[in-house]
Amino acid sequence: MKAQSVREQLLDHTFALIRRRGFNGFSYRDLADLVGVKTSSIHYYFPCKEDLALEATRQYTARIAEELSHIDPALSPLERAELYLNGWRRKLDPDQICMCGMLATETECLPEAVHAVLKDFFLLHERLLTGMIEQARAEGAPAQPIPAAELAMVIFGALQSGLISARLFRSPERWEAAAQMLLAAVGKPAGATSAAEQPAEAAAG
Amino acid sequence: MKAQSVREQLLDHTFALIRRRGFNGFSYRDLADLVGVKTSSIHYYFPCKEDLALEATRQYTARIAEELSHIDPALSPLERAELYLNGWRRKLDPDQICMCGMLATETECLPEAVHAVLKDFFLLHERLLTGMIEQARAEGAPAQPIPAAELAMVIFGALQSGLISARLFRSPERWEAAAQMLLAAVGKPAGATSAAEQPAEAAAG
DNA sequence: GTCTATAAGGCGATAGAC
DNA sequence: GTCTATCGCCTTATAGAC
Repeated sequence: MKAQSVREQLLDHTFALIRRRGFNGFSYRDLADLVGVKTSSIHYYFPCKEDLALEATRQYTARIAEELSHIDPALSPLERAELYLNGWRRKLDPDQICMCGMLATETECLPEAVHAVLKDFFLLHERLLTGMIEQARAEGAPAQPIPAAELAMVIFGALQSGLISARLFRSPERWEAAAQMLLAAVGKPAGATSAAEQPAEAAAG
Repeated sequence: MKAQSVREQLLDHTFALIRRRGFNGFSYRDLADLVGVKTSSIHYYFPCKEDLALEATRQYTARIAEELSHIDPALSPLERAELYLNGWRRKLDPDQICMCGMLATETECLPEAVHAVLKDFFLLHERLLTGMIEQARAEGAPAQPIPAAELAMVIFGALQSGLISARLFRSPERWEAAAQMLLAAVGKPAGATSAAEQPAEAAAG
């Protein structure tokens, strides 16, 4: 665990503050107190608060994109879906949601430059999900009633909303409904235990 | 169109402000300017801002509950789903989302009393959707891979998220994916035009 | 780079006149 | 009920010393 620069600390705490309270829910003072500097030092790195929002959104998105790039496209759609969901599960927290999900609700208070990155974030997830669902269908998974791209949007939205309602109700299981929906969409048999959780003998056709 | 009391105007503008910018995104001054009174007059009706949040959440939820109560349970699940979705469509707006969807993301900044009403709002929708889906299944709609209550949560979450992404992308069609998902879940045949959109002759078994 | 000091204005909230 | 006036604090942001 290497020492973090002040700039890195500022961004990491900004992630957490936005995920908890939103862009309009924290101040430079909150951030300064967490990092242990004065607010004027924050202005040195991020002259105005919108600069901070933009850089936080860029770095958060880049970080997730990097994680998602490690999901091997050669794996089966079900295996990829399991890995994808594990990434979300690591972020499940009783008082934080997805930073881009939060910022998307604050669209009207954020500049166009941030909107652009948020759209990239949404499309990144939706493209990945669309690919999984299409391949699963091509390989004979049970037919779903709406096109793959639309189902991908529904599932991504349900995962985002799942975090929000899991936090509101203080019950993480609320997020699992969306996860199960994705697994079903990539062909996991109803009630079956997944390949990632159980040895090969369980994976039947 | 009858004259609105100051209190009613305050609440209506609060709905719009929260739907656009969230609870942390507007001030008593914004609200005062919109209604044409001074901020001290707002304090007369709502001594502190949390009082305003609570009353707005209660009234918004009551208003939606009243609308939903007009959906006749004797109608078919598909007809009920169409009516339910029409209620959402009327609210589709290029710069507003659902007020309770917005407030749910601001959970960490709101008091317990507001959380309770938000949970009621979520459960109201989920119960209604669960009922439609269960009945559609009992009447022979194609099997869905996850239980009705879980599918209801997924669809409600996708509808909420759909408003958020429709606003972010400035494309209302993004919300329609979730709507189509619901229609499919209550048995609408793929590609079919609905009973509400077309005369009886089109509704075949 | 980080600090002290400060500006200029916004914030929620209250007291008291009318 | 609505106003004027005001309080005390927080907010983002800047100037300039070290």
